[in-house]
Amino acid sequence: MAELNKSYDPQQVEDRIYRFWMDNNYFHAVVDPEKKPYSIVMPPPNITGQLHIGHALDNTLQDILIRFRRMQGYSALWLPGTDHASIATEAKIVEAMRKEGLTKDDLGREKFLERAWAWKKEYGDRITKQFWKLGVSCDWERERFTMDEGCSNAVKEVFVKLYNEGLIYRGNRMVNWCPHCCTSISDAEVEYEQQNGHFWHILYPVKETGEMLEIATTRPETMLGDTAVAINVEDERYKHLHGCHVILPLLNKEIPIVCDEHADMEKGTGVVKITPAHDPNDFEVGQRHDLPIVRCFTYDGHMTGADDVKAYEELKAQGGLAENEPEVLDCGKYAGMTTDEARKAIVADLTDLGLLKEIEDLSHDVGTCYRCHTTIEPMVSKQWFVKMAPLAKPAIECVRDGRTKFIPKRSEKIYFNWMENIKDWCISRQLWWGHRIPAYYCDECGEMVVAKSAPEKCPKCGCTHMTQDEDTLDTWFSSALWPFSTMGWPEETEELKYFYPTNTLVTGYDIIFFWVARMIFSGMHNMGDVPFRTVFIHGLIRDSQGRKMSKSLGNGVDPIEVIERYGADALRFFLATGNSPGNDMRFSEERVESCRNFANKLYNASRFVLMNIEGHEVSLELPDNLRIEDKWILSTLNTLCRDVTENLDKFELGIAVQKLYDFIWDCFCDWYIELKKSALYGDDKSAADSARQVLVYVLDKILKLLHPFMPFITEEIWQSIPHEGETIMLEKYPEFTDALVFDDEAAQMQKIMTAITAIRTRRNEMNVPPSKKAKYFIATKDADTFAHGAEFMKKLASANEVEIGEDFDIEGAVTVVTADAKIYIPMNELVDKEAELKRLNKELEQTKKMLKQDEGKLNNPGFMGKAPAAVIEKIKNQAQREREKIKLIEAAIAQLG
RNA sequence: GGGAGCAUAGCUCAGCUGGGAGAGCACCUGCCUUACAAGCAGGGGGUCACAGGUUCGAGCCCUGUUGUUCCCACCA
Repeated sequence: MAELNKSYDPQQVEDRIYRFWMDNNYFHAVVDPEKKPYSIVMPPPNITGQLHIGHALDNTLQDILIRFRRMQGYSALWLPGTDHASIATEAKIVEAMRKEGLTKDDLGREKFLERAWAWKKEYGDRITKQFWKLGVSCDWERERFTMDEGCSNAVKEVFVKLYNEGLIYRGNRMVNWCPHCCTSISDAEVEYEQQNGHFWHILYPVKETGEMLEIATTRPETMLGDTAVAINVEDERYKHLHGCHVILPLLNKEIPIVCDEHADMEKGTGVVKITPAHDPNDFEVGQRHDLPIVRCFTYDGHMTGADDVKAYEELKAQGGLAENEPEVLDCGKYAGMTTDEARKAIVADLTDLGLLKEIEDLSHDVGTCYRCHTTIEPMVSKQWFVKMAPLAKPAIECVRDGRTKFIPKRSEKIYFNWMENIKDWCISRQLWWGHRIPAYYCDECGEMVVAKSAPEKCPKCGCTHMTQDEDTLDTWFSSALWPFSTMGWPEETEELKYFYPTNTLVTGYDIIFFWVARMIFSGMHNMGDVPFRTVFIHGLIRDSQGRKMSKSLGNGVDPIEVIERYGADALRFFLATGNSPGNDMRFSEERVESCRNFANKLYNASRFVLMNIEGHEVSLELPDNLRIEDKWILSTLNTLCRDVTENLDKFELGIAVQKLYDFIWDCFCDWYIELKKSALYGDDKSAADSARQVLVYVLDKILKLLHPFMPFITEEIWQSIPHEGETIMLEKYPEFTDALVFDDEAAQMQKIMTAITAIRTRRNEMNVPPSKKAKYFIATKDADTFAHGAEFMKKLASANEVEIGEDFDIEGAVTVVTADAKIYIPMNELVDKEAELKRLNKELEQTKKMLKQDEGKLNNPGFMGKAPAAVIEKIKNQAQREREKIKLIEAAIAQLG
């Protein structure tokens, strides 16, 4: 610890301390049957990113928990790693390639993957290094990557298992298609945004009657794919049209009018166009009525044309059409246009034909891709799905019955809401960066084999050319396995037996569906047990104005910069404080600064202790000759140990932090250190020795209690004070002990402190500077207590002499009254008798008012009959002290007047 | 359309199972007291959104109202 600096400089400390921990391998957790396990798997950050403030929060919370448990003696495993983030990473790489004028097809799959791995090496390492700055104590020896060999093996194992169980299937279904990323995405990956759009009211002529049916749509370009219009069977307006047809404008194609419940009589005109290939509802309607599925969009967001039809015909000729395979339309003059261009052209053409009745403005929710925010195009396409209903059931039960608990409990509702309404999960992606689907197709006969490794020959025709499925898996498929794939599953490893289920998962409410839910059903299905006992949910960090941090607003806060300016401890302390589970918080530089100031306060208090023990042998044990103030601080500290542990057990980190802050700043620094100065500087050698021992004892405990929150500064200071172990992070977390309960002395000390505060307040009110000393006369029945108090009053309340007696009669004194003492401060020149009387009377009134309230309760049979005994006792004591105080004030008034 | 959160000091927020409203910052007053001016000692400031209810007792529990934020949902 630097002896000279008056203020703490985290820059000189943090990296050095982190290296010390790493060099000594303190973060490594082992399977130790002698210890109880405690485990957390880190939510793996994407390799695309940098550390952002949300990571800082998430990982600070985890580090606090893991350091706490480690110090409590658990074998505490915090398993770190990174996520390949298939779609996000691929998008970044494609973007980088675009700047070089390259496309994926230019490169080919193999070369592309080489680039991706290089990216992983560079950016994965970068984010890991950034984590170090935060002081996270994870077991880096066990660091994993979602695409490393072990995790990939687990992915294949699960895929094959689910397939064999009939829980994974392949087929043509409606999926969310991102025309920019050119891949399907899952429902969870669609984000809805409010957009201004239009309702186009189009007229479809009825073939049989010649009348016009008015149909409203927000997406006129899909009309080329219409294969029916629907009406409700109950709808009186259209009963005469049952069994009729309309002529689809522009294409002049005859399509049927069908009756379907999907057509809502209350909405619009009650007639709906049906486009099975490009609308999820229409797909359902199409299934019910066996309608053709006609695709008119390409997978990259254009209108289909002759080439697309040709490709379809070829596939058809090869017999490659699967169930629900959409037909492809040649859009003629619209072919090759983007869907936006086609919309404009179609609207223009309909207007020319007089078939556009009306354009209505509306604002509606439009699905967009959560990665690139391109408007999602619903498309029928051949994909792989996980059948969710059988998996969801046990996943719901295990949370219902409490095997996994959410903190705060209300976040379970988010989970249930999603899990209970879950639909099948589309897991295939038309991307290259990711786990390639372990399905192989025979080049000859098309036979499909799902297996962990490529079969040597086709089991059906014996052909040796088997081609693996081109698609990769949703990135969340592999992260769903994270709690056990990282511990070696499917092997039955020691780690799995010991550390699974993990104890706590720490994450934000925004990824409950993406990840938490999927880990739970994966854990239940593959391990037969929950992946974690507790899910500790935190909120988002917003900017100082309460806005979500985003790249487009440029209002993100870089935690590395904050660390450079204020230190990691200050940032961590800020993140842990003033924040309750599941609630969002705002970033506030002022508050980080106040946390920095707290670190500085601790540093200076420690510097004071160090300066005073220099050249002295200080035992780590408590001395025999404890004085009242020692017993008070020890007793208060003892309670603190109990409270902080309880709060941490209950995940009340913010409350724990507040208590530590208050104790360290108020009790230890502002009172105890000040109280001990006279002993330290006095002539009594044994008193000074004793003071040094207690100071070191209390400081040592403070550092340990605070260590999970502020690991760097506590280690730095702890290494400087007398100690035995190697590192504070492996010291025992302080515990409550009966040996340090000193209720009587604590109460006595409280009386003295109350008196000192009262005196200070009076002096301040009268503008008496601290340098002006005076003799105090203390009239009290508790002479014993105030005999101890005398020296403190000299030190802390500007007394030069103190006399204690039963009562005094002093002319022209300022009178300060507490429940236990009447204190006279003779300051003739300052005393205004009238003002004194007025003030005393005011205080008398207030005290009487409080007493009246208390007596009201004590005389209330309802209260006396129903309130708990402890509360009654407390009110009784309070009333008694108020009576004492009233007596003293009345006596003082009598003496004055 | 369904659901959830939030509303407490000028600002940002704590307040655990109901038992005399707290912190940080800001503000006012006085202090360079030999650990710390990133500090010390004091002070002012709140109908705990509104209206009912339960209770001996409500910031906390229940009902409703208003404002606000968010999540989910196929709204043509």
